[in-house]
Amino acid sequence: MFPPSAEPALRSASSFPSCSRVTGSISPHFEEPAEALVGGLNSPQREAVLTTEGPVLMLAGAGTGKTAALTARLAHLVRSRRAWPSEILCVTFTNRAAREMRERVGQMIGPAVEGMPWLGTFHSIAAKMLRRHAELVGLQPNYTIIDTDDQLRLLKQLIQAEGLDEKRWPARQLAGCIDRWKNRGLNPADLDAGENEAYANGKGQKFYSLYQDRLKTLNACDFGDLLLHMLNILRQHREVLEQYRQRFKYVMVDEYQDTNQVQYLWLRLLAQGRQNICVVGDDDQSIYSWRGAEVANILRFEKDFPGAKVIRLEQNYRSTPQILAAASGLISENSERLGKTLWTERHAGDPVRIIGIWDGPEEARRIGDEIERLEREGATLSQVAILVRAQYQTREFEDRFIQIGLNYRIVGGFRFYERAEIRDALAYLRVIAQPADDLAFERIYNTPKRGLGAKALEKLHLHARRRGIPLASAAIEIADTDELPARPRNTFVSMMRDFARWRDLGNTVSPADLLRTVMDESGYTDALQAERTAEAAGRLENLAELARAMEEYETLGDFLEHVSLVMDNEAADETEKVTIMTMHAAKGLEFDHVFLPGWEEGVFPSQRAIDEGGLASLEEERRLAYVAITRARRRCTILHAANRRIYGQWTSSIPSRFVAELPQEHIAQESTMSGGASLWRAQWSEHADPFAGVARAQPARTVTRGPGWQRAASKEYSPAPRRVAESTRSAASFAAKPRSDVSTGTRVFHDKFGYGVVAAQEGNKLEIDFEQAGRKRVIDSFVKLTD
DNA sequence: GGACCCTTGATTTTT
DNA sequence: TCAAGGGTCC
Repeated sequence: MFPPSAEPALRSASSFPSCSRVTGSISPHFEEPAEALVGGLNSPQREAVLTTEGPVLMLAGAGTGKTAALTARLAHLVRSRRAWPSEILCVTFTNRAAREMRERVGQMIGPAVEGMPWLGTFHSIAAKMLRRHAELVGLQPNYTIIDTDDQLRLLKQLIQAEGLDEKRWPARQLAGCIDRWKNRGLNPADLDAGENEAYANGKGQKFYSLYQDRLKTLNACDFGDLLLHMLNILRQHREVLEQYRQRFKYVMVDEYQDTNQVQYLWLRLLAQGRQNICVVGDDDQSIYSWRGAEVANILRFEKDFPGAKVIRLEQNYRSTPQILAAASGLISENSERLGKTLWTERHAGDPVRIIGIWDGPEEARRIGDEIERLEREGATLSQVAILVRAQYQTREFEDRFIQIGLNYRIVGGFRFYERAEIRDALAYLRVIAQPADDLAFERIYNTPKRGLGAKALEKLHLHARRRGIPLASAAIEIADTDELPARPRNTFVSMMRDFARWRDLGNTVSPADLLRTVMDESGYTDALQAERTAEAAGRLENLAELARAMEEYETLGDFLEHVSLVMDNEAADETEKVTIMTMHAAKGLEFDHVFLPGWEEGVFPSQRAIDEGGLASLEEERRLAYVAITRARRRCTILHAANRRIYGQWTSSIPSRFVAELPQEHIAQESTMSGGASLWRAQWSEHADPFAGVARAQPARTVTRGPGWQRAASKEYSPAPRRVAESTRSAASFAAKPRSDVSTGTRVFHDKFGYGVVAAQEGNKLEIDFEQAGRKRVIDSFVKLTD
């Protein structure tokens, strides 16, 4: 099953001394490399590195150098020749973490790291395994991995086909159920009556199983399937399980507190043979239970692997004692903790500041001022972050920072590979690579416009179903029938001729060139060019970027897998910028200066957490607060506003309970407001909201929800293309011809900065005096003429 | 196929 | 508030 490799046979793990003896009686052969690796580590870290045999639970608090320990351990296993790089399974949750680990291990063991096929995210590793055993679950090795967008479309079709009211039983809900089931390792047959009730009065199981069948005919699987299919295979095919157990001499898992049930079961199967499993995690940083993560996994590790060695990393290298104490005090309010006591050798810094201000806009002004002050004091903007609870909070800062011309970058929201044009391009490639991919076919059969409408598609579907073939094949066949009028028939003929040609072309040219050809010949590029809008220009640029990104892939299959699983594309960017992102996204990062706005009841903790989910939800919010505070190295500033506009309605709010839970001796409170709440309200009704006393059609609610992810998904908030969505003092530069239709004095409109007059033109860059945002340099393709 | 209006519903989102 | 998605009408 495994490709023949040049690896010499190694001594099996059992021939090594047991772990208790390894550290004590290390042979000179092992000692030398080990010393070099653990030189800079403290003693628990060393212990974690050197305890190679048997189960190890590393409880690593925030900023305690767990990545350093983990990478050193990996390097040590390889250097001491306990295992070949290809015999170590090392799992992370994010691509970022995997990449970072690969880089750091590479620095220690050199090019050998290239031979680590099993270092990656749960999903990418599972996908790799599944390619080898696809047939065991009824798939072909070139199966497609569909994203949530495709998933939703597919579910909608099923719901419609079954004649269910999509309003009453939304596809989203079904998708949520299926995800949850898959996260828990449940197949359709495993659902009990209660679960079955979760969708459409007892139709849960039926739809789950319809969905799985459909995926199989499409030769596709969703994210959840990658792990669930592999779990099924490992459970049902002993010989496969044995292969992997033999292969993986050591198993390491990062962020263990974030594992869900199916990941847990998968790991347990693989690791229970040799028991050489080392997991790292921090129960206090478990903030993804809503995605199926179960803290219980880390809490019961010692039961699952009896005799596990528990190592606590408690020395914090990141934050000042004040910050650490504030965070520790807060998290101590939680029950059910494994318990750690973080300490640091750093000497005291500033206390955590708590600032109470009047309203949202003032919060943004205040933080903007503070950041400008930090800048004057010599701080770099890349070391400043604003961490928010929900995406909608970013807006206030974006508005303000544009006004004052402060460079910022919003992390999160829509990602590169989720943009419409990128998805379209990928859909073309998918149809080329895998003609059975109906979802991709449906996406682009009329994009760009070919005059094919719903009726043509309906007929096509009918034909495909009758003959039991994919849509792409049906499109060829249907041309020979009289089911359709001549025009759509001819369109299908020429379209399928194109696809056949592209498929051939794919054998001779690189994937990147194939994409360029396809985009041109399909008319996609022309359609965008014809739009002549700033947005279309951005889309074209994105497509060019996609082609560039494809250059490093040799086969289309490789690239498509990469795209489905590694959906990030962190464009290198040298300009110094303040980072604005959610607390969730900030996990694992650190900054000198951290601002935490919106610490108000209903915002943070979120209203949802207060209303639903009870204590467990609140404790998760508190862990989130803990994560947020511990991102700060030097200074941490928490803000709360007395008034905030929520759903367009002004609401007065009270400070978050978390503020009161911070230990007094480590914080400094200040308030810019005088007078009590009643005074604020009086002022507010007088100035800010003339309708304050007037009853609204909508009931007065204090529900605090925002247009969060929707906004993130909207065009305005999409970082696409990043370099202009951001306010940037220095001009971005990429080569392009200057525009002839603008010149000095032309009045233009810019999506982000509004109206302005061109002050200077230099190549494709324009210097513009904006009415609101002041003078900026922007790329000419992103301004529109005002007419 | 597209323009327009109305309804709805809106944390967090590693893959 | 405000954007997406669905429905209707041309």
